[in-house]
Amino acid sequence: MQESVVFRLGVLGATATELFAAAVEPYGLKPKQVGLMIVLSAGLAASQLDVARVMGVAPSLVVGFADHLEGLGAIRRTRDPADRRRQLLTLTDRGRELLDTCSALARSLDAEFTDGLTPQEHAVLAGLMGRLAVGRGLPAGR
Amino acid sequence: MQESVVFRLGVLGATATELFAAAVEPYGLKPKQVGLMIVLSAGLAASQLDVARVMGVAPSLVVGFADHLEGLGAIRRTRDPADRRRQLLTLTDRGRELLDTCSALARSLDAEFTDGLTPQEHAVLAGLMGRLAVGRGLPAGR
DNA sequence: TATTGTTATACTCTATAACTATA
DNA sequence: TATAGTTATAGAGTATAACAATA
Repeated sequence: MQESVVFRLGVLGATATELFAAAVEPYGLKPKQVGLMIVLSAGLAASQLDVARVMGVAPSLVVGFADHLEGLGAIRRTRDPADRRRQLLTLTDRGRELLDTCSALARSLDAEFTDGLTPQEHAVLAGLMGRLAVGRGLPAGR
Repeated sequence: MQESVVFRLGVLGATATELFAAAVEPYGLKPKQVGLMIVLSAGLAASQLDVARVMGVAPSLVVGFADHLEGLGAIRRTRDPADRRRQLLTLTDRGRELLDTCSALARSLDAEFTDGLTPQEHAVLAGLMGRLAVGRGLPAGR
């Protein structure tokens, strides 16, 4: 039972998110807010509603994330001139900078987390998880 | 960034827990309650405080889990005769039965989750995640 | 009328602190 | 006094429903 992939993903995932949250907290960020920046950076969504759909969260939740990221200067909100109901979110230079910092933190956490694995094993693990993510239609989100 | 093991574990883990929660819900169980049964089954803890330590949750949270599992007839609470403050939790026959059912559900979810992987890849993934869990001192929990 | 974003509200999960009973 | 369990309370995080602006 403990050997179940699904069960272990749940336990390890909770630990991983905890570590990641602690790492980005000094930058005023929560994991899901980083997820939003990733979605923008990858060009997976433009409007807030699109972001909500891609991340699999309620649209009302995106409002708060966008408010916060805007406050950090990480994103800009602009009304879509073609449809003035839509708020188009774009990453600012500061946002890209923050995202780079988060990437570096993630790399560092990865090294710590996969401490007992060889570089080859680490690569295999990353590859297999990437395929699971694709299979689930999961681009990012947390 | 999306390729980070820690980040992907977070995203995949949340999805996995969601699936597992939906699978055990018809049996009146939440993932953490299953985790408690696993801890007992594996002999990792006896008293409620031990369970809380092993699972990494607050002792007050275990009270509710134990109440619920007792209500389902899955565990028994007995006062430790040597120290009457301690509640010793033990799995009943019904508890073992429920845990077996959860194991079957997990196996089925695993098959679905690792659909795109060969049996060999599935085994490699399970092995690597097992080593990550050991490295983190994670026996169970969810 | 329908849709986007927002606000108000409520629900779930969890932790901290106060309490009890035993030690 | 200290510890195991319990209860009361509070804080995250999230969703649903009502609302405003625009289509």
